[in-house]
Amino acid sequence: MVRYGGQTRILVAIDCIIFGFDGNELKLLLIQRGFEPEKLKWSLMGGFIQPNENLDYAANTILNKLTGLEGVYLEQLQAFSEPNRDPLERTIGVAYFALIDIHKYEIQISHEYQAEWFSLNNIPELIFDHSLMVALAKKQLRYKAALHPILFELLPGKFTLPQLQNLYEGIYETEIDKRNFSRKVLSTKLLIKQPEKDMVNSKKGAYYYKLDMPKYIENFQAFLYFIPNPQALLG
Amino acid sequence: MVRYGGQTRILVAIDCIIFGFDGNELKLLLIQRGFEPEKLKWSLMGGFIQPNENLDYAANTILNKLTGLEGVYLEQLQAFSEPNRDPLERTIGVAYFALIDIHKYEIQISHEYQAEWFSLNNIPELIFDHSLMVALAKKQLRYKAALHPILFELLPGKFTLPQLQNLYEGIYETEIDKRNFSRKVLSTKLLIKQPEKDMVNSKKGAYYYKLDMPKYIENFQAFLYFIPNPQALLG
DNA sequence: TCAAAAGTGTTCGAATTACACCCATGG
DNA sequence: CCATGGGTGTAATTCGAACACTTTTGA
Repeated sequence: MVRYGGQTRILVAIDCIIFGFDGNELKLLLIQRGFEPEKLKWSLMGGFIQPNENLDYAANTILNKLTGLEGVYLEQLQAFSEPNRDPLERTIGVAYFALIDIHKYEIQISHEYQAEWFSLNNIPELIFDHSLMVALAKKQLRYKAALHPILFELLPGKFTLPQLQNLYEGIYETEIDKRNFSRKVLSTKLLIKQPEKDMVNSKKGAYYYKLDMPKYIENFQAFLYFIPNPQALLG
Repeated sequence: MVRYGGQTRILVAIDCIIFGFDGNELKLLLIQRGFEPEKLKWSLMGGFIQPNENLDYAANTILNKLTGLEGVYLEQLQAFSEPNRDPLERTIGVAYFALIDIHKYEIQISHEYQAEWFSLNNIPELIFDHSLMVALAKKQLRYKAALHPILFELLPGKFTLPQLQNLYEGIYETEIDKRNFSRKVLSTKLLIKQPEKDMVNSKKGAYYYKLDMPKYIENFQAFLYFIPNPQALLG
């Protein structure tokens, strides 16, 4: 096979920043690395790209291996490329961020890996440049979620408006007026009110809503501003 | 040196989508590829990453080699990774998009490469997946420019409001009311009116403006909506 | 009966849009 | 003197922010 002469070939790895929401706060799924270097240190879930995979496919495979989930929201973030980011051998790391319904994970958890959810403001020291990746993913999540309706990916199929608001408030570390919030959210017609209420988190109970899936998919790229003063919150 | 066993090492290339604005329309700088495969076909400017460079550095180097310019606006777009995107050998292509003042280029043009500016709606067939890259870059440029003041990177140090408006109208293929546009732009206080006028493009002449650099840099991440109905224009 | 959270409407100010006329100049 | 493009102001509307009380229920 003819090849490009005189060029260096290097490893390409994928690292997944996996976000989940437990109803109260945003969490990150980390694993204890099972091999050297940095064995047993906390790390993002990752792996090397294989010869016949593209990056998206590889990222999905990696995510599936850890969580058992398929069809997860996954988005390429950025390639990290400092020559010495991996001390063992030059590796380009392509970061992906994923949003999953944390409850689905709890059921299907794989036991191949030592994995654990960490609250976002309590992340342990990570290997290599993974902390940089997490920081960028956080920023990108805020950015994207301020403009597009992606946070539904973090919620179960049925959720209440207070839960949704809680999620937005957590991500932007701000408080939102519930009257304005519910009006804005409902005005998109993206949610379908269910007859049942969630009676667990309050005495009065809060109505469940489901996504109107066709409309949701159609509006995925649309701009939906659910939070007040988005620009002020995106430093 | 200890290494990761059993993994495939692959080539990593950078491809630059270089935008320029000639006062009338948005253009793309392409080169005729000087080596096989696809020799003499039109292509994005690119190159392989070198052992001690990170991607940003490599992209800057590549851009500088073609244009002679430094300090150019450059942003990582995405990694392209279909296994057969380069028929000769597996290569990951990391796309960068650059915004340059086309007039600076005209002076410093390098003659090492057969390079040519193409109007965006008249792009020739490109090698590999470069057309995909261009399409994504166009989309990203629209997206980003709808929210942030990056289009100034395409203009010379002194420019007029009609020129600026022309640029926005070209990128979004829309028409903007000049009264509303100038009010919006000037309300940011980002522009400093110059005493001289551009007498070339009209009889009456249009005042030149310069960027207030400190304010511009400060507001680089800020949200500035210069175009009406941004969401409608970003399909 | 009380505490806790859910649900709902109105008012005000700011921002956005639509729109039309006069000005300066070169030919 | 006229054609061309530059420059400017106002009114109407829409959108977003602020804000308080009633309801339901479990303890």
